[in-house]
Amino acid sequence: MPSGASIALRPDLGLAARAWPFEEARKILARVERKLAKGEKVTEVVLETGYGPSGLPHIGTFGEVARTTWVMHAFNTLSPIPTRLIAISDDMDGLRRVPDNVPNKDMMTANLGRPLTSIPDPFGTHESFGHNMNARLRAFLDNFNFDYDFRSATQEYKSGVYDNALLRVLSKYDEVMKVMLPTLGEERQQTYSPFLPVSPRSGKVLLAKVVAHDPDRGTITYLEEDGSEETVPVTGGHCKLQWKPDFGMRWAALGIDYEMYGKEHYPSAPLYNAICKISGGEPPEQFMFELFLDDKGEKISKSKGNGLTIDEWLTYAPRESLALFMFQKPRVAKRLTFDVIPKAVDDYIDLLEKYHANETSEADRIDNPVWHIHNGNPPAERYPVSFALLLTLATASNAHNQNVMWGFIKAYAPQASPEANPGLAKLVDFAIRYYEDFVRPEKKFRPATEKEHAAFLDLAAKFEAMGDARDPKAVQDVVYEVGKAHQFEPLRDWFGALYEVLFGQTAGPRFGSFAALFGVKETAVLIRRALAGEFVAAAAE
RNA sequence: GAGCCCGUAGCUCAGCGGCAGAGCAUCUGACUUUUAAUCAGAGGGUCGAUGGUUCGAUCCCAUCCGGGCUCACCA
Repeated sequence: MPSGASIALRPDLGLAARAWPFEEARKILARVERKLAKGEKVTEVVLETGYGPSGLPHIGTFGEVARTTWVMHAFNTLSPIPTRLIAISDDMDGLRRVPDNVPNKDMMTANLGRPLTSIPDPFGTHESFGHNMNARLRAFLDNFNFDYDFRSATQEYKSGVYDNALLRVLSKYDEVMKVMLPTLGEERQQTYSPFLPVSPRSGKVLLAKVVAHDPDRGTITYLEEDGSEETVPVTGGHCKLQWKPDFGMRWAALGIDYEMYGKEHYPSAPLYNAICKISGGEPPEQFMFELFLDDKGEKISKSKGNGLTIDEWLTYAPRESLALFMFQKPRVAKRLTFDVIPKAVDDYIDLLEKYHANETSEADRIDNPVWHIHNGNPPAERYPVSFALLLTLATASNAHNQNVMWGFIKAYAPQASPEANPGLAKLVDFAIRYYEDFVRPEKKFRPATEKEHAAFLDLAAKFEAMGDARDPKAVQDVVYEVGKAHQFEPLRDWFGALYEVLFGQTAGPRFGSFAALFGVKETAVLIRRALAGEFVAAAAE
């Protein structure tokens, strides 16, 4: 998904488009027009997306950035106002739990509670744990060519970008508390403060009881872990805000116009909005998307480790298919499991075909998901066969290599070749991998009976004597003769035995065609390996 | 408890104001030196229920029933 491609300004199309990114973009446009009507200057539109960097980027991270990017590009068709996507990392959060997948756990444990950017990097490669996680996040986003403006929360707090908004929160402390307290349990109400001081003594982000706040001096006074009082400024990175106030304050401080979030944030949105207003901002346009479910219908989360990882998806299908899956119905909770992959790939192929069809109008093109997925510039390549067909071919012929697959493909699309259809070539690899990992393990190979064994040996010998025969009919004749010679009656039992013993399935491709494509010599090898019991043994593992 | 999503053919889902659709599955036929692929065709749905808006509702609105998720401690 190359980004940065310039999006053509086409308000005529964008205003009428029905695809959801356009609906969102029109919300932003209305916001801009509202501001202009009030006499405000609008020099750019800022979209935001945020991450908790205590874990590795995951499939949801991809979805969030991709979706926000699509809205941004849709807006680019509507308005010449420049846009920017801020990707902010909450790297000032205190470390609450030592992640499972890091080394130096003792060191990490000793640093619990400190900001992620104040903890040494357990991998030893970066300035801090937070820096390392940020680097991984950026590498991940760069790998997809997203166009974004990276921000570190630590940097934002320390550099003073938030100072005005923070002082504002301090000066309206009671108002903030009035918003927050009703949402808290009784116990938490006793100790709650929107400000979390970073202890000058321990370096930890403290959930401390605040005993006094001084708007004039810009400080709060709180109880340290040992019960003594300590006073710190709220500015300059000496305090961070609790997450809900943080969300709202950040909107105000950075002038965010648009943000998406998962369903779990939805109930808190009114709070974010209230804090944003208190902090002197106007809450951004927002969009809630549904969460992904695993095969049991449960929410996918990093900690549970259920559902698909992004690497898993990209092992079996191209990224376009993943992008399409993210594009479709963001407000519906969808199952994210392996079996949705083939359909996503074929939907993509169909949509790409429709996009390029002569009868497709410009209006339809801009509504087509592939327009969004490819940032307004879908590739010209077409796919003469579907992924489902490739999977069928791989299954039917027990294919483990590209040559056999291409032999079949050319039977359907004579013009196709790995050189002319690089996308299809990748799809062939994906299909083989999918077959190897999901279909093949389900196959049930059986050993040959004595009668079959003799016939198979005969067939293998005949094949070996055929040299480089390529004529499907001639090869099929040999297969037929051998079956007759060994008195299989009806003859279909003979073919059935071939499929069951060689392919581990009860049906398959026309055997002569397969052997001709696969090579008679190679087929002979296949037969001998089957007779040696290799396939039965492999299946038993 | 509050909020959100879903309920359409056996299964998975698309459609979201104008004669009910796709893929898979099933069945029939063609082709075949096979049971695959391919091709042709068929069956199968009071579009969860009830009211309302409309010339017209699967689609919009309301209520209800059923299923699921999220939040309620922390981010």
